[in-house]
Amino acid sequence: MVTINDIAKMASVSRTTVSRVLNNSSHVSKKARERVLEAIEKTGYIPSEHAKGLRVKQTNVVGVILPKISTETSSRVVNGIDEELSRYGYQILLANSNLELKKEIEHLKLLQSRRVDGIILMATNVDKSLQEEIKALPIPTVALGQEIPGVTSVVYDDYHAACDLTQLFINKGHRKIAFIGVSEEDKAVGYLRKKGYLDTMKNNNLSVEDFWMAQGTFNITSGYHAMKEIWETSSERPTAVFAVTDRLAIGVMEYLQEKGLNIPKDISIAGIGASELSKYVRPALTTVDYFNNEAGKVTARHLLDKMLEENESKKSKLGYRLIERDSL
Amino acid sequence: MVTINDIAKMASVSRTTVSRVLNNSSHVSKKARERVLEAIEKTGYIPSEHAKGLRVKQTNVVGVILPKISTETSSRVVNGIDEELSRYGYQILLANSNLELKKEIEHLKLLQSRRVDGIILMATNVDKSLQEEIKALPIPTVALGQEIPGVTSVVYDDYHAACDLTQLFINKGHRKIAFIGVSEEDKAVGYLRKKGYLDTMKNNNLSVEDFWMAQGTFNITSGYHAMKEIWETSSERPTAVFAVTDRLAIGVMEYLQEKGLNIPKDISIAGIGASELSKYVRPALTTVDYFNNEAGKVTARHLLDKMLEENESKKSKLGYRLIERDSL
DNA sequence: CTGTTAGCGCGTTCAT
DNA sequence: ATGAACGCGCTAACAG
Repeated sequence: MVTINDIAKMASVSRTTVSRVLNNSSHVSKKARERVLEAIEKTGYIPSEHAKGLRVKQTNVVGVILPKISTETSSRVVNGIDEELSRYGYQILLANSNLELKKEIEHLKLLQSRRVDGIILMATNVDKSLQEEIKALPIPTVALGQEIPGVTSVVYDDYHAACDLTQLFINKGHRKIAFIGVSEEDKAVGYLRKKGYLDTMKNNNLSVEDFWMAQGTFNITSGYHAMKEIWETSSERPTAVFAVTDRLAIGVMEYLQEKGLNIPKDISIAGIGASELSKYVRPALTTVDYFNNEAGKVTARHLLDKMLEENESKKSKLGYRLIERDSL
Repeated sequence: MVTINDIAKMASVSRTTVSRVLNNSSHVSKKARERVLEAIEKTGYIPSEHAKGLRVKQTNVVGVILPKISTETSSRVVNGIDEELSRYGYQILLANSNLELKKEIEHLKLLQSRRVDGIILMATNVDKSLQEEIKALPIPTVALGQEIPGVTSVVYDDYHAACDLTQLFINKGHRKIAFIGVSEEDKAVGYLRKKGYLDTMKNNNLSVEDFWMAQGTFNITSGYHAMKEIWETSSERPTAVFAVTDRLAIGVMEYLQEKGLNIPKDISIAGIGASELSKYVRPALTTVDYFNNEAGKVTARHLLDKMLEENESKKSKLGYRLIERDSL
């Protein structure tokens, strides 16, 4: 691979001069510049960002840690991040944590060894050890989706979104509202959305029965089974079900339709996420849009801020939008 | 940031010794090793892959160029790539070409400047200039999705998939089959799938009318409009429509259902891609599964081969599976 | 305007 | 078993 030295020799100048035309810093004589450019042209020389980074202590790479690489949310977010970051010449180094805390920490180290200029972490569980790890990190880091104490984080407004959705059901006249959540270890999706539901029920003096509550994971079949459980064990059946995820909600619909129920006549359903599926499933699913793409952009911007001026850790909460559709 | 020199000083040994315990090469006295380890522990020192790479000429990073980062296909593929590559300690540097040839070439250079060990290119249009660019590349590269002459490429079997789908329609008794494609500049999706359709029609002595053919892009609304065009201009209306993409097909369904038609009673539909949508749309869409995740794995494996032993450019064609569902 | 010198952080002979 | 010396490719400080 051709290096700056080769170019220097070919153009019979010093490396320094080559470097100067490369970064067009200071002035280089027209003739020298031309000879250098010619040599570069001829050899197809491309400077090593690697060596440069070693010298200037900056890589123009930011690491992005995802819980799952092939989900709609992830790809939307990454898209937004890239849109913003690429404008400033940064590239993205991907890291897939596969929902494993161990891997999250591992990747944090890996990215550090690569001396990335910044890190964006889409966290799932906010473990204490992870928290410590990040705070000790000498690299600007911002978390997306989960609030991590002491760390710049941008979060969705899970609590209020859940409140609104629950209230929407109530306004439509529903009183018996089932809830399908996920593990509360997931502060955002598991805990906050559930709290929004519970609080809103309480504020409206509605009782919440145990057999209306179920827990699933992040996929469709788990929604199916959760609904089945509720349906089979409820002494009093719900007239509406709030699933914390579109995919869960779609699993719910599957089960109910299999049972011959009519949605929304017999029972209403809502999810969260504004997945593409939610729009084309029949009946179309009521959900809330988190603007993931925009969230990615905002997060990237926060990171850029942090990388430029080492300021305090900020917190920001994103907006959302209820999308009322036929499922209710 | 703490460096190998700091550790050396703290442990009162030379850098060389530190390097030795890091890569546990040759023998280091127990005491020395302990002192080094202790210093590392205390400082949280993490070696710079950067500096190391400069020395050993290997970065353990591969670049992945995508046409569009937030599509189902892309994310499945990237997932597969990551699954395979991460097992060998490689990380992924993402590059988004946004379907622009110019950016594709630009990213090729960018990745080169980062001295990635390999490149995976999900190409869309196989331009001559791109072809030259890749062949001149001093970095092992493999293309996915498009056959690029002289370059290791793994492709989907677009031609036969299209044939099978068309034949399926014919076997069901259809004679008037419409076709919605994309620009033929896209060899795989545009040209080959169309050829499969045309050839199969011909082999069955079926005529293809101009007004049964339309062209769209890669989104749902474009399918809607293409179908509208066909529907409004056809002097003789088709009883089936083959869209080269699930998203196009879903747009088709939208239009037809809006017109009050019953699918599949009045008209049958099929797409390609096995998108999640295809499964949950009503009626469920007949499509073909390209096993994108597996494709990513295979591509990664090819790249690994190429990176280890500089062998010739290979070609391989992937399998596929017809998924017959209610839309026909 | 240009070259010399001196590292950036690390691995690798080659001695000892 | 250990260290000195050198170089990977590049930029920056300093002279001239």
